[in-house]
Amino acid sequence: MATERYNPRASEPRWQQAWAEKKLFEAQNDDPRPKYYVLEMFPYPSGRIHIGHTRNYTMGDVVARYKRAKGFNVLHPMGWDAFGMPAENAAMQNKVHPKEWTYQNIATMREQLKMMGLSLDWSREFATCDVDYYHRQQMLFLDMLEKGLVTRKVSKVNWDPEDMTVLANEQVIDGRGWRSGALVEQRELTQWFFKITDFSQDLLDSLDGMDEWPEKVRLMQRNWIGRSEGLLIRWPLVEGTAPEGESELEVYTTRPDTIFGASFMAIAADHPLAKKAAEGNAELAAFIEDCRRMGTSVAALETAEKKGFDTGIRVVHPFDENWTLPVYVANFVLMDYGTGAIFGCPSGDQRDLDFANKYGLPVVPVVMPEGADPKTFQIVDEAYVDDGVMINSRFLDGMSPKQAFDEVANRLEKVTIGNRPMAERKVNFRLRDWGISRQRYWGCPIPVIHCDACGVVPVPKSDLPVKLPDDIDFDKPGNPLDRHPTWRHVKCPKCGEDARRETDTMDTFVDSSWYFARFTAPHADQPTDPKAANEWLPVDQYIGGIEHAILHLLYSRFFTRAMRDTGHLDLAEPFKGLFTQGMVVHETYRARDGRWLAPSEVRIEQAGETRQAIEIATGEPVGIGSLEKMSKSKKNTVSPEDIIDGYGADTARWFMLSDSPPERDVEWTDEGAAGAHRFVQRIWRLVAESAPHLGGVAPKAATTGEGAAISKAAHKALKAVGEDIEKLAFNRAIARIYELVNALQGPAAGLSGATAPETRGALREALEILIHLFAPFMPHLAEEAWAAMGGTDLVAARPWPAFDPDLVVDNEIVLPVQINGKKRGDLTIARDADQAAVERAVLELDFVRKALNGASPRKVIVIPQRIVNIVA
RNA sequence: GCUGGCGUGGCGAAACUGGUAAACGCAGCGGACUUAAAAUCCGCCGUCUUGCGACUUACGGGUUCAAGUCCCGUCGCCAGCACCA
Repeated sequence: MATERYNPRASEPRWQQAWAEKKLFEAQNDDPRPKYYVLEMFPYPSGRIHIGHTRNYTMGDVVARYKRAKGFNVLHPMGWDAFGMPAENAAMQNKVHPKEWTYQNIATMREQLKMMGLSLDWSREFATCDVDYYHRQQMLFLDMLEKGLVTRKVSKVNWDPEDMTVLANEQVIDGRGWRSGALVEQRELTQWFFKITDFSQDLLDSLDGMDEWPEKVRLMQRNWIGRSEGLLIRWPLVEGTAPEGESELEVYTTRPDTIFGASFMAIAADHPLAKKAAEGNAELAAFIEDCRRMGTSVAALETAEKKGFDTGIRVVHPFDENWTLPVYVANFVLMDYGTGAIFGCPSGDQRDLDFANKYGLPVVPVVMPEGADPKTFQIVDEAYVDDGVMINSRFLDGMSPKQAFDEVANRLEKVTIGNRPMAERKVNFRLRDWGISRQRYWGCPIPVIHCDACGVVPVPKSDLPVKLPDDIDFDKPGNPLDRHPTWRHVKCPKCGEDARRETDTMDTFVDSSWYFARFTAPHADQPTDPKAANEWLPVDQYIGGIEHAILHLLYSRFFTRAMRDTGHLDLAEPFKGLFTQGMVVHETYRARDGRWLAPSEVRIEQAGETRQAIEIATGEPVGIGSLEKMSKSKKNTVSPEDIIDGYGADTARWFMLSDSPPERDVEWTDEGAAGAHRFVQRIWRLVAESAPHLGGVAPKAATTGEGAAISKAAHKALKAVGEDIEKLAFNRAIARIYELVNALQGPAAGLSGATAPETRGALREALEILIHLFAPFMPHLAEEAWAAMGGTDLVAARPWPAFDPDLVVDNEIVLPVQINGKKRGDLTIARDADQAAVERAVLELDFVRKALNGASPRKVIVIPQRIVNIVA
């Protein structure tokens, strides 16, 4: 009688319920076992779970289930990154309250996640828009404010005049707001900032020790922090050319060695000196206005011509009081890097050279390649930026640029201008402070009050939380909090007079910068329970997309330090291990008329090796396009529910982790999913058909006879799969499991009443091992198989089996034998045979004697247990 | 432009510190079972060659007894940053 097919639709919910009833995945804070905290980046509740989410969470789940089986107290929580723009957009478009929209989505997505059979601790779930959560975030803000980690300053922002809000740089497309399409303006607003730059050096240094992070991510963070070592030089202004009250120009440079090649100074359009100079100079003012208009769009930056305007101001060269240089306002100088002013050395910098050639400024080569002739070495239209020898530089001539750097620094440090040294060594960073003010409703309110008499007054902690009002309207653009009839009007906590609430809310990146800490004590009154936080943190394995390589991960690293300095926990680095997983991609289909078609609207026909896509509705052929990240616009999506409906969660989990390495993109194909499902059924048959023959048989490894091969295969797989999961090499672990099933299938099919008891014991043990091996990947099938084998407990609660070291090594091994580096045959020999014995045996081999033809080999190289190479 | 990474069968890939290249899966081909199909099972499956065998890890060199792996050069693809002084 044929075995009945495994039915995931009936089985999966049953086991999910069994796990939930036993509360198997709820972690306790006080537990003597070693802890393991595995976390996947929590989702934004956009509406539905995406197949990409499920791959991410499945990876974490495999680790969580494996570590639990290895005896760890595992924390594997889930929550929702729930504040943000899409909820407000939905509110504007569909007249639904952001709160309602968000919580509805969360409910839907929670159910979807539960269908995946993830071993999550749902008792710790929260959403960042829960009052309970943002209340604690406001407490953190106040603590950071008190500690001096928060400042308020004027800064330039992209302002969308139609939506009346600030836009992030990514939201400005070709100079226009991404939503409204309105021309974006540069505005100066007073905004709240976290002083992440206080930790620039520490955030950089600490990366060195983070060896469980991908090198790529560490590098990206290093570049983002952008440390450079240079010299701050104060150039005296020539009297009479400078505006009132200005006597010097501060310039930051990493190349003080090229100071004798300087031929002009350039300052940013919004440099204070430029503003002053423009006061009596309408033409200059117009030029500055021009610069300001530009610079919103990336495209404009790329193509923008380097332009400058001579201010008429002149500076004196620090080493020669008779040498003066012009000061230009230039459109390529950035106000917020260094001092917003540079000295231009045309021979050593391509951009300076272009500028000098355009405005007819001198070009003096100061560094030449080693061995070149200083009399003839010239720079025309290509700057020389490499290492070399100093020339035309007076006392620096003949030095290396490095020596010259130090010489210039040493000399200028000793000269004073005003009452300060003319130059100071200075370390500079690209990293800017983190602006967190958003003129939006759906975010965490910044808990401060503005009072005309007292200024900025923090909301007393006893008055927290500052709750978002529910009665808001989105009929008009701008921030609804601003328009609310009562919300912003409060009394000053200090003087009791009328005052105004801050109506800006926090950047949603703030919400996700500490949620991992909140999970360790999600119901604590304070932001954390320091004891719990210190016990659970750091997160041992954090898994998420590479798109967060910089901002989210850097902000979280900053926040952890800030929380340490305000007494909420006691560590600097939140994530010990980081893994960035690839995306799930799918082919795209496009009809002749240009319409994108969903996979479900297309039928694939295979004729030999050619594939053709046909639109089901019309029967017309369809173009098969490239692999792309699944997106609504290209319609190349598959929904997790459809997969679960058709094949079950285990099949989806298995398929997403097979074949492709986890850090790489995986292509979702119907064939692949069907193949994964075939394997689910194959395992089920193997177990279900063997079980009747193995009732009452004790599992026991065999060392001799038929059973020995079975036991060896099982124990080798057991060792390898464990190692692969530890390395997150899920695709390799899966290949091992396939191999084990292939190895067991023959012996299992041969089971009958006559099978030797040792063989049966070995097979029973091997099947039990197999079930434990695939359990982290296909947990429901594992329970079903375990029950079929007579198990009465849950695999999810069982320990990982231990392999027998004697069974994972072979006593006899097959050594490949090469002659002159080409494989000519093998030698089967005892594993522990010594070098001499191997050499003797090899020379006895027929094909070796034939090849040597009586001569003795020049050399025999024996690599123990690996290979033999005979050099004839 | 700068910085980093990657190029292995029809496809996804494996190969530990240099030691049998292509494990495992998908697709394909052939066969068994079946009235038939599905499902399942067995076999083949880098290229050339009837065979022995030769060749093969983007391309060209080099180091080595031995190179997918190390070094030099070339080409291609991907990612991050992008006027950073």
